Amino acid sequence: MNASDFDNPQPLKLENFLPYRLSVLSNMVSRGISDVYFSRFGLSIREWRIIAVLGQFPGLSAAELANKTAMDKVAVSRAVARLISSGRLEKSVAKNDKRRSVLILTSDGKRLFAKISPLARNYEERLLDCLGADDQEKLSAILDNLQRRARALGKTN
Amino acid sequence: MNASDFDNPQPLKLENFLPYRLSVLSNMVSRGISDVYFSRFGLSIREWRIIAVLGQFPGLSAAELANKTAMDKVAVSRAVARLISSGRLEKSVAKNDKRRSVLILTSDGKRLFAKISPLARNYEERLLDCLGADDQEKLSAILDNLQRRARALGKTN
DNA sequence: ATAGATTAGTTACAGATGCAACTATTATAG
DNA sequence: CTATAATAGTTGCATCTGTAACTAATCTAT
Repeated sequence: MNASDFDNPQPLKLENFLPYRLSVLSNMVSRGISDVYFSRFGLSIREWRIIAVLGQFPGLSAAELANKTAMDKVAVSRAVARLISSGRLEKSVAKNDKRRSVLILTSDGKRLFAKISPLARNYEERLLDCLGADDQEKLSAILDNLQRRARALGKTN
Repeated sequence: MNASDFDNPQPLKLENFLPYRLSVLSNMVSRGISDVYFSRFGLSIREWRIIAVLGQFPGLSAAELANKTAMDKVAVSRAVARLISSGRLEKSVAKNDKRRSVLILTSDGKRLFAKISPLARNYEERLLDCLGADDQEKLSAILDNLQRRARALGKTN
């Protein structure tokens, strides 16, 4: 590693290009965690996200889920439909606003959440094992900055 | 930000979960860079990757491209087919091994590479603007570590 | 009260993706 | 040599994904 990793050498080198590196790492991690833990429960990553959020915040609507999971409403709608048909989730309609759905995990869904959470965390832990505590903190801060920045760039351009 | 970002509080919090954060950031960046620069040339991200690598290493085979771009051979095959039909790329067969393809950019493809490279780099630069030089270096090192680690985890489990 | 705009969520369709099966060529072992 | 295995690349198929169009309910303003 040296200071020129993100420098501007003449022909663009893919292996030093941040968007590429992020994509490769993210795909490796997603695939790893999906293969190791989720595939055995028949859950897609998106279904898992919804379970994770509803485990924390029962009763959210689809739109609220879309916000918290960074998924669009169509993706949420489809993942919710699957979770319902597999018996992990129940949907009712808000009394005060009949458009809004109220989503809660079934006891089966809660069980699943309780079972997967530690597995997921374990994977994350093993992944982060390659970094010292200081680097973990640094990474977290950097990711926050990058995400904020990426959002800002997306809006204006 | 504080030191417990990747800690182990009881219910898993999606917004602190590294695989999730990587995925969200990577998607935002990919979308940003694709919307801003690539969509206007009718290039997918995968086609762009192939152009970027062939710009650096003319004459690679599909399998070699797959390695360098972290794509699987099917994805390479399809992206190459599109690039050929859009006149950006030419394929011939290796004389010594008739299975192996030899891929080179057409002059049109080279022009495209020359045009997009600075745009892509500019996006990256603006993204990284939110970090100091020291943090950029740190990030690069951390990404290397994580990627190596993710690869190792993927293999054993 | 009612027309028009907004919001929540679903559906339809086109294109992308991943996996497995396939063809063609080359390498290896007996 | 020849049979088998291995490698390069493509194709088929089932599924996923993104965009836009749609339905239903609610809000806003007159």
